[in-house]
Amino acid sequence: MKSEAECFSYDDLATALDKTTCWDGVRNFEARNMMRDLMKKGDLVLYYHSKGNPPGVAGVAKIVRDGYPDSTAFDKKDRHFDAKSDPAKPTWYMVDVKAVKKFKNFVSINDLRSHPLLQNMALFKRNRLSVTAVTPEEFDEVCNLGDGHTTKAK
DNA sequence: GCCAACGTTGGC
DNA sequence: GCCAACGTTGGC
Repeated sequence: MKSEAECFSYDDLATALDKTTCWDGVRNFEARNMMRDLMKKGDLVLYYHSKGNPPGVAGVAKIVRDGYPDSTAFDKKDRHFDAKSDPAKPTWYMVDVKAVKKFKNFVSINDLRSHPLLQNMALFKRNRLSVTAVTPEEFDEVCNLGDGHTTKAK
């Protein structure tokens, strides 16, 4: 899962109440589908800083709540308001994410790209998607780079 | 249903 | 700040 480093970094998540936040504001159907249908409580995710200096994976987080309607879509004052999302039949969904472990070594985009096992990550193919799939092999390898050992993927 | 225009994202 | 990529919108 990606967040702009300036906007909401891994450290922001780790210092948030209960180290948890709702992943609101995603307005892309593919990312929506993943949060609504595919991501389940207990799943681990890599936390990626986009627009960082450098961009890269800062740590591991965990889904602590299955997909549920994104209430910011119904709030006229919210920048993610969407008049087309009907509360009775919501267009947009979000999950709750909790910080698990900050990497000792930040894994930069360059580290990912230059690693033989990680060159095909969906992150690179779908650069602009805010949520992209990671294979168990990729997940383990990124944790290995970040922490020197593997964190068990689901 | 096509496709050009537009807005946004993200790496640099 | 620039620019390429790409999802979305809207006219036809």
